[in-house]
Amino acid sequence: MLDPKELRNNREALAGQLRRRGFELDTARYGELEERRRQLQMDTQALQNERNRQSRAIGQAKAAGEDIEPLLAEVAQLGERLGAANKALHAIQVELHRLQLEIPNVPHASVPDGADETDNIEIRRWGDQPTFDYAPRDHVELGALSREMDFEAGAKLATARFVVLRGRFAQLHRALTQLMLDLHTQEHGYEEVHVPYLVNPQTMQGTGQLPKFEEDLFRVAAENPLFLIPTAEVPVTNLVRECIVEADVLPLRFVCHTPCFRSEAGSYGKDTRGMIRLHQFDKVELVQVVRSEASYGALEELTSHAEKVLQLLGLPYRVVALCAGDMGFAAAKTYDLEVWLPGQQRYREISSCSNCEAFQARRMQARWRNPETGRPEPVHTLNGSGLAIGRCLVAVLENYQEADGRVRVPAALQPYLGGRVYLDD
RNA sequence: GGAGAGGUGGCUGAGUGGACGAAAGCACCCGACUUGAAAUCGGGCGAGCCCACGGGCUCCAAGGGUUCGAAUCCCUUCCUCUCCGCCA
Repeated sequence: MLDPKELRNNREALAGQLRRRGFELDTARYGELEERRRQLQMDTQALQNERNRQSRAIGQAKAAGEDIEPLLAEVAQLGERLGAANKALHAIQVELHRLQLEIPNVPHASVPDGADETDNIEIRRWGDQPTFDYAPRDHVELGALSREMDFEAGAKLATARFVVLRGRFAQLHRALTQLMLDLHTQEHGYEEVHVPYLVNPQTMQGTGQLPKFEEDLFRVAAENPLFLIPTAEVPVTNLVRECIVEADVLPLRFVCHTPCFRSEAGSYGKDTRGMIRLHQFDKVELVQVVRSEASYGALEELTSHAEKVLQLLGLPYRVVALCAGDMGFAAAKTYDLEVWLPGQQRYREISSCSNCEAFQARRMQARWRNPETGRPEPVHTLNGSGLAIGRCLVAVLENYQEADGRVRVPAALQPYLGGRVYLDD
């Protein structure tokens, strides 16, 4: 949610910034609604004030033992007018709020122009792409050699876009998770949290998945609906929902391993092969809650924390600044980390690190008390994958494969796999 | 799943129809006392919104209802706690 004050006083400027990401704000309609709301609110409050005064007078008269009847007659028709005014005000407030909830965040000034991923800007590269004297296999082929990556079993148990990992592959998956959690908790100062994988609609609204993107989510249970989380960002960021935190607890840094569930509506035919795009995947997520002036420093820091995982694993990657048109709904600025996949001969997203500024905080009413003013101010929230486990497993397999189909274990991972040098040792 | 008790400000907790946005205590902030601190004393101290800057409105889990008037009465939902049952 954007700042309602800005939306009131600075609408055209906001509309211009939102156009950068391809969102057209209907400023005329918004202005009209806002003006109607303002007028209705003033009218309603005047009526309420009148009602309160008369009710107080009745109370006093009664206490003094006076006759109340004439006062009651006076106030009689007020109730009806007030009821109608309240109803109209409430209706327009709901409409305005719904409108506000569907406006995406404004891109930061440093975000490059552009409409889609082709306009993203590469910021830096790390690592050397491995060379092979044969056509490198992709992870599906590598998995097929051992039958330990089983898409048919996934489809049998659930549907397409699910996988079953067994044996060494399941262990590799666990080792990657463990490595990341250890790194972020021991080296980067994050507190590990364990959270619900099902959340209520309010939580989904807090981070921006609802009301606009329900079709991307899996919904569970008919009455009192719950949704499977598409990312740990949702429950973890919402930890500060409806909180006013003291300045000295900031910054909050959380790391959280969860499965993520995505309906992948609208991605038919995309990445149908392999583990790149599944309905369920695991991820280690980083979340920071900071004071506003610290958030862009925190974005660089958080991104470097995610990069560190790839560096430890020796996986070549590049950092990309998303253009305005390619960013997610809640983000003001996003860096994607893209890992090199020899099987595809291209870089693929493995992490997305975003500063949401106060956008989510306003939806969540997450504030901190600024000691300088004594007033509550919205916090800034950031999140980033540190990293997506499934895609990381794919990257390890493809980058560390050898001609005979065996896969070496990156040095940093060996302690987590019993010291094995090859995955199948 | 059955029975009962509850949800009030950052926390504890009083309030069961009329001046209550809400006693008291804790915490916190300012001041006095003190070399400093503690203790003590005095004062302050929720959030959001509207405004003719005088004020006004809303919020006591959420949503409805009764009433001139609701934290207080009624209904629904959610949540917490205790006991029983069940279960990992």
